[in-house]
Amino acid sequence: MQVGCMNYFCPMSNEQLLRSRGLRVTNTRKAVLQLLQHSGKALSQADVERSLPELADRVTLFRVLQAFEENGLAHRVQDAHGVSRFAVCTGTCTGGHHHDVHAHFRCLECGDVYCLDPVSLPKVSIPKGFKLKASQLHLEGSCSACS
Amino acid sequence: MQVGCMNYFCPMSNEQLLRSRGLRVTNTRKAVLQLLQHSGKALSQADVERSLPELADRVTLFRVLQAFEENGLAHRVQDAHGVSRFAVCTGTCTGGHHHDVHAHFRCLECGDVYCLDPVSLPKVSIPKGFKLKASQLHLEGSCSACS
DNA sequence: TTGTTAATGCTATTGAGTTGCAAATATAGA
DNA sequence: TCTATATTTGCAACTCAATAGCATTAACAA
Repeated sequence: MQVGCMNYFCPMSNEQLLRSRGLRVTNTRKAVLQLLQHSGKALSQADVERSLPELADRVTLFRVLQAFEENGLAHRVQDAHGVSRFAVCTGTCTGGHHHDVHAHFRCLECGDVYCLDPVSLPKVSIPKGFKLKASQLHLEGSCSACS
Repeated sequence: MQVGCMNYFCPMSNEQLLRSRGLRVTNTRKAVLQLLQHSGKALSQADVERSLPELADRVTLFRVLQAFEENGLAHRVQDAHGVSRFAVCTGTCTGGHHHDVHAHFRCLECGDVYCLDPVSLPKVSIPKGFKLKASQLHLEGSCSACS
């Protein structure tokens, strides 16, 4: 299965993108994918419901977002309250950088979550017997709108 | 108000510790504080309920943990599912290190969360107008028991 | 066009987090 | 030690995110 390209220099239609991940093309998926691509920040399921009312049942949106995550179309990040938010990768998030830490900024005022540029971290010592698989860096504060 | 010392080299009874933060001494608070001190990892409210059944109502435990956080007796960290877990500071977490990032390890198998030694992070560029207040580094993988 | 498989909508459930209020209790002061 | 008061607790109720089961509908490969 071919892995779709999601950055600005390699345009691929959302339909192609969905198919490239083995997902069937439906109105709900196309709409949610487009919304995520243009939102500029990570969206919760409730955000999607608010932005696209009447689009689909709550459970369907839940499963669409879940499918996006499982198939690499979006990544999941928790906001300050532990609620899942979803964001597609953008042009700043390509290639080898995926192996670095994908940093996120959480606004403690409005709760919004923004993807930041990947950063490289110094090695962190972990206890014996522990196996490291991934790292997440969360920066917290206030976004430009709330500052 | 005096700030209580929580490391191994400056013993202070849990009663003194509670009073030093302006909290009244109750059986529930003493028991939960002791549990957190000896658990070696961050505990969720459900963990506390399981470890100390019949101790108190779940709302009371919720408020006890909330009071601990608000009064600096414990810090809150989310597990991989966004559920709050609480941990007291240990001997490795003293003085100036509090200004560094307090790293946590999340086991993706059993869900347990462990406090790691503080680490210093490189500067991360954040968007214009954003104000940074705190940072959290989450390492994910499997703990020694699950590896 | 059609059969198969995947996706959706609906119903219902779980669990964390939370509030309001009355009863119980820790603590300061008499 | 006793008492007054402010804090803490228990109970009931509620919100919301997350999620499972199942029947129906829709996508798409042949």
